[in-house]
Amino acid sequence: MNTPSYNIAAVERDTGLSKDVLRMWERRYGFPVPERDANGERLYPAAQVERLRLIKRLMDQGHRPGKLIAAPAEELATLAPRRTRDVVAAAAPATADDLDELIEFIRQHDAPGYQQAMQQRLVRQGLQAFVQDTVAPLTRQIGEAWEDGSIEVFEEHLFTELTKRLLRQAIATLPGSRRPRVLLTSVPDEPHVLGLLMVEALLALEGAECIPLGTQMPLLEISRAAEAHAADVVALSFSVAFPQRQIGGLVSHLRQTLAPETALWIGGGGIRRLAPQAGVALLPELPDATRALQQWRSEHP
Amino acid sequence: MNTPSYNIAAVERDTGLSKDVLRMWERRYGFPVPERDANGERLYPAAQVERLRLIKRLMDQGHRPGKLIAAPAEELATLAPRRTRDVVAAAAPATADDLDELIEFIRQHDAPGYQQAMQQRLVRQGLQAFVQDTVAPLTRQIGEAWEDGSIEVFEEHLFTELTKRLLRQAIATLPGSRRPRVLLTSVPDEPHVLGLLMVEALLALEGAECIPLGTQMPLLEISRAAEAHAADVVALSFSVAFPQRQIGGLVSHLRQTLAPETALWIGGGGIRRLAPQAGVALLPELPDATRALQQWRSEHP
DNA sequence: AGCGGTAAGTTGTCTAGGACAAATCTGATC
DNA sequence: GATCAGATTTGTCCTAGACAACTTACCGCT
Repeated sequence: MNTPSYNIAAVERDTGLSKDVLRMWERRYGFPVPERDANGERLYPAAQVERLRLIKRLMDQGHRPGKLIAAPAEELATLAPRRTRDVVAAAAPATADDLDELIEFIRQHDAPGYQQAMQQRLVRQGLQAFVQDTVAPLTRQIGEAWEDGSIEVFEEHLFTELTKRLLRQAIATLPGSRRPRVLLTSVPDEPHVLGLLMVEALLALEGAECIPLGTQMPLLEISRAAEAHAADVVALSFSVAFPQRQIGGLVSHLRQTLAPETALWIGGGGIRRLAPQAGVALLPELPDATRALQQWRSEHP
Repeated sequence: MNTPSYNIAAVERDTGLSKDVLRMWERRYGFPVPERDANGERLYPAAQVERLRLIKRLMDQGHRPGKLIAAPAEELATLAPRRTRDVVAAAAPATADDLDELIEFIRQHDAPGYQQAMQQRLVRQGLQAFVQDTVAPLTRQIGEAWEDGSIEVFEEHLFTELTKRLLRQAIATLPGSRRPRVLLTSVPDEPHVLGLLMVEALLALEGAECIPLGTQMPLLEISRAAEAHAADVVALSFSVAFPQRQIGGLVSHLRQTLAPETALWIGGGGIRRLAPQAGVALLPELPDATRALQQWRSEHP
C-alpha cells in the first residue's frame, strides 16, 4: 500500500469537501497544508486526506470544523458523536434489539446471510410491517452506526445495495394500477434511494401506480416528467445528509414550475426542520405516506 | 408555469456546468449574462438555464463550446450529433431492429408494457443472451438517442430504473458461491450502475461470488473493502460520460493502494481510449468479463 | 495526394485574497 | 429556565490572472 498524492479535485471527490472549503481552511486554520507541484498547484499527501475524511465525518455528526482542526490527532479518534436534539428524539423509540442480528451480518460482511435473514422477515411480517418495522429502523440504525464510526463506508454501501434489491424485488410482485399516479424521484445531489423505495412499497401495496425515476432528476425535468406521465403526485425524498438550507428553496422552486393540480409530497429524514409551504405536503414519517394517499383518494373520488 | 431565477449553485446542479466554467464563459464569450441580486451575486433567468442545458448536451456530443455559444438559438435546435470515429465504429454493428419495440415503450412512458416485454425476452433468451443481446445494445441505443436529443432525460431515467430492477431480480435467483470473489463498484462521480449489473449477471451465471457495493466508492474505501471481503478481483465500470482524462490516473492510483494479489478489472464504454497498464485488465466488451473470469480460474486452480 | 510535425487557438481548471450572509454560540435580561 | 441581541464562526460567492492540455490549422516533405 503506497502513499500517492491527491490533487485538489481528487480530494474534493474523496472527502466531499469543496475546493473552496479546502482552500479556505488552509487560509484560515492552517490545515491542511498540501505540498505544491511544479506549477504551484496543491498536492495533498494521503495522510492529510485521511484526516480530512475523519474531520468531515465528525462534522456530519454536528461538530464544528474550527474545534476539529485545532484538535490533535488522538483526540479526533476518541470523539463521540454529538447529535442534535431532533436526532436524539427520533432515535430513542427505535426497537433496537432484534435488529442487531441483521446489522451483525453486515459487520461480518456476510451478504448471503443478511439476504436470507431479511427474506425470512419479509415473508413473516408481510411487506408493510417489513418496511415500517424492519427496513426503516434498520436504515436509521445503520445511519447512526455510520455517524459514530462503528461501521465502514463500504459496509454501509453493501447494506444499501442489498436492501435496495430486496425492496425492488418485493415491489415487482405488486401490480399497482389505480390512481393516483405517483412519480417518485429525488433532486440533484440527493443520491439516496432507500427512502423512495420504502415509500414506493407502501404506495404500491395500496394499489397506487408508481413511476420510479431513480434519483437526481434536474428540477425542470421533474416538471416535464410529471406532465408527460400525467402524474397526480410528485414525491421527493431528502435524506438527513442533504444540506438543510437548500431544501426550502428547491421545493418552492419546483412548486412554481409544477402544474398547480399536481400534488407535491416531500419526505425523508432531511425535512424535520422544514417550514410548511402552501401546496406542499410534508411527510416526515413513513406512515404519513399511506395517510396522504388515503387523503388524496378521498379528495379525488 | 412560472419563470424563477437560479443562483449559480442551482445552475451548476441542473446543467452540470461547474461554477468556474459558468463564470469563465461569461468572461470570455459574453454568455450567459445573468442578472445580479442585491449582493451582486449571479441570478440566471430560466431561459438562459434552458439554453445552457442544450449547449451542454451538444457539447457532450462532441461540439465545441465556442461555436455553440456564438450560434443563434435556431441553429442550436437543428444541430445534429457529431460523433467521434470510435463511437461511430462501435455503433454500427448494433442489431437495431427488434429493439425499437422496446424503446417505443419507453417513449410512450409505458412502464408496465416495457417490463412485460423485457421479462418475456429474458425468459425466452436466457439471462446470458438477454444481457448481451438485449440489455447491452438497448443501453447503447438509449445512449445514442439521448445524444441526438430524441429522448428526454426523464425517459432515460425511467429506462435505467426499470432495467436495473429486471437485472437485479434475475441476479437474485443465482447462488454464486465459487471463487473468484468479485467486488463490483464504481469510483466517485461515476453513478452509472447498469454496466456493473450486466457484468454481475454474467459472472454470477458462472457461479462467481459477487459483492455488489453500488456506485461511487471513494478509492481508499475500495481498497479497504477488497481487504475486508478478501476479494480476488475488484471490477470497476466507467461509462462513456465519465471524463476520459481522469480515468488513467484514478486506475493507477487504485492499483497502487490495492494489494498486489488482487486483480483489477476495468470495463465500460469509457475505457475505449485508455492506455494499457501493468496489473490492470481492460475489458471493453461484455464477453471480455466472462473470458477474464475463465482466465482467472485457470491461473488459480 | 497523403502524411507528419509544428504553430496557433481553444478551453477547463487552478491560483489568490476579499466580502458578506447565514448559522451558531455566548452572555445578559426577563 | 426561557428569550433575545450581539459576537463569532463558517461556507459560498466574487474578481481576475495564469497555464496546461487538448484541437485545429497550416506547412513542408515524400
